Amino acid sequence: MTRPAKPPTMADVAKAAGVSPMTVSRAFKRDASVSEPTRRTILETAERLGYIFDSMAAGLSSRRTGFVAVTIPSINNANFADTVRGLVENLRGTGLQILLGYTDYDMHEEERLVEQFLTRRPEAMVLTGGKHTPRCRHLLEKAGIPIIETWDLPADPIDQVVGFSNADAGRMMVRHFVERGCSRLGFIGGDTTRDTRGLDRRRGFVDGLNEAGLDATRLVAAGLPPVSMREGAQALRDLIERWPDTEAVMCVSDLSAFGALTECLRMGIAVPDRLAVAGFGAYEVSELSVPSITTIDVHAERIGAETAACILGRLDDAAAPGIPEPLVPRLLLRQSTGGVGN
Amino acid sequence: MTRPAKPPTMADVAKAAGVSPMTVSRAFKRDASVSEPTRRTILETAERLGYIFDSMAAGLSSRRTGFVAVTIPSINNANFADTVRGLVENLRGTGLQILLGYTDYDMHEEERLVEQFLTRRPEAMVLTGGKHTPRCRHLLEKAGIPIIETWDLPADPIDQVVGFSNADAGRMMVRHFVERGCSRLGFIGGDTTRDTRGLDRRRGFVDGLNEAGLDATRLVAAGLPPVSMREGAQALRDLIERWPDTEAVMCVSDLSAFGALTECLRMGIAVPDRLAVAGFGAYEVSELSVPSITTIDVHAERIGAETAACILGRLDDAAAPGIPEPLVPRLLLRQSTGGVGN
DNA sequence: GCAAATAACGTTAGCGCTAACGTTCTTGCC
DNA sequence: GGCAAGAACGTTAGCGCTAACGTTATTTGC
Repeated sequence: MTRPAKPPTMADVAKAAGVSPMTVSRAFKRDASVSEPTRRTILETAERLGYIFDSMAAGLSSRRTGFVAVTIPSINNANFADTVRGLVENLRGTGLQILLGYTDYDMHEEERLVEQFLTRRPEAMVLTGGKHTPRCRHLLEKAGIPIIETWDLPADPIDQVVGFSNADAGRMMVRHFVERGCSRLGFIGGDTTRDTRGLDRRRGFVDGLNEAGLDATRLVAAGLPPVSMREGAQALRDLIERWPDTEAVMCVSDLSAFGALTECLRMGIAVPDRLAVAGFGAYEVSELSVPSITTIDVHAERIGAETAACILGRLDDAAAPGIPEPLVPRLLLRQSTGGVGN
Repeated sequence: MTRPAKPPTMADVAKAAGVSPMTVSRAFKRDASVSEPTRRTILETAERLGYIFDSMAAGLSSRRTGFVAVTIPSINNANFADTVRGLVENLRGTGLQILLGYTDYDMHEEERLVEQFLTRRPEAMVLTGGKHTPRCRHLLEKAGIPIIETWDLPADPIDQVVGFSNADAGRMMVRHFVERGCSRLGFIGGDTTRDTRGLDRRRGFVDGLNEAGLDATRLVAAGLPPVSMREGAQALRDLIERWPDTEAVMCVSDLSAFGALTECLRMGIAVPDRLAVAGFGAYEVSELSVPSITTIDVHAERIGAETAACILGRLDDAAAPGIPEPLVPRLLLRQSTGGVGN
């Protein structure tokens, strides 16, 4: 498999095609001024020699690497995956390529990742969340490239933001429960300091309870993020054991909500009649589940699409960063909290 | 945000620290021979100046980019995500970094992606599946780097393989259904030519039926891959409408199996008594679902881990590729086909 | 006590590509 | 016919780093 003969370079192609290396370089670009016959000859020669363009050398010379670095908390999360998909789909054809890494919901791991990514000289950087270590923030601020924070509305953004208010999402769910006539409300997940967005949702939930003058102590820790279905089930047992008269519970994500829901089925707890269950994130499982699960749609894929638009706008002309409108989370009313239909 | 002053280079650090650039270069490596005090001085100077190492230039010079290119069919699939996680986790600390791209289950998109990746001069390449376009195969063969095909057992591998037999998985499920006393079996998914692994599972399923002398025509198309829960539900309706007396059905993945199962609940079809339902992939939803879903565990994360081991072995010494043992899919017996317990 | 080994640096020459200018030749226009 | 404008190339000089040698001082073995 390993070929001892070293692979051909642009100079080899140039020689074989009878032109200068610069002409070969131009032939591989879009708009460069090369006559059509010459371009064809060059591309054919390149293919014949098995020449493969070297983006690394090109990047070093032109100072344009074509990389967009992206950090997400977990690779195994359909929500973030949707955002990445929206990003990639809208970057296709621009020559920009994603450099993806995950932080495991750890700010220090994020810092490590950001530092590693910066050595690749990306042209833009996309982060999930608006909380970072001081050093990480410092690195990003002086990187001299567009920085886009997503999935959050940081009070003091580094550069641009494409996100929504996680706290509002929590508050929104309290309102929904109260309108439904529930007053003893619980929350599952978001206990550690790792998942700051989950914490924000819980904070919004607690704020909503306090504003409504309700008990705001029924909070159950559900394990390290990402909270799994299994941990959601366990947390529901804990919740019911401690506060058996709880009427409604919001879970930090649809996955834990589904776990909690199935535990209700196993324990013989009627949903939503005895206990209403809601999630977050509009995962597909919440729609198909029986009963279907009330959740909050945060337009994950649109976050990616708008982020792509931001990046392209910034790279074309170094214009002032237009600040996109915050996205508004939308409540999807389903059976698990008394919604009708599917 | 954009800083006009151009960022410091290794030469700047060298000057500020009173050493030669080469010494700075060595100070940033592990085992290079630099005295401890000098190294400390250099690293401190670098930090003070805000110097960021340039991996691109380093790669150009040393011909080691530190990239491992990986293609997966879909980013939004917990199975492949597990494999990637296993890979990343076992590559951590080696200085190797993943270059991830997805093919959308399309061989031509894979070819495009592979070609794009090769311009980044990766040190190894990991592919999902063993079917490629001729040109793609040609590119890979002469790339001169370790190529690892996963999630499959191709008859004519390009280089190394870390995978399992999808056909065996299908056959295994037929055997399980037959042992349970079912003889009218259906299969949902895997209709198009895109998902070749899904097709292999269906082929194994059909072969198993033929070997057992059973009807092998109850095959339902379920839409383009990746087959969603929703499509699984729709496919189950189609199946029941066409062959109402079907006793058991295998779905191409747990997601479609869950969709099918929930449709059974909605239609009042008793599972497993009137219809047994099984999936593939050991997604978490299959374990938590009520009833829980029989599935096949293919050790997705281990595929990633063993792939990482392969790569590291090949990069350390260019030894002959040791061929790893094929992984053996494992049947997880659950309630949806008559298994007891959870 | 002296050749040989070792540690800790410095020097030189690229890696493969492109930015920024040159150069040549054609074309159009009054 | 003369000249400006453009098309289609070629030349030169790096981009920021490291491999592969030098060089110098210090240590080691017998």
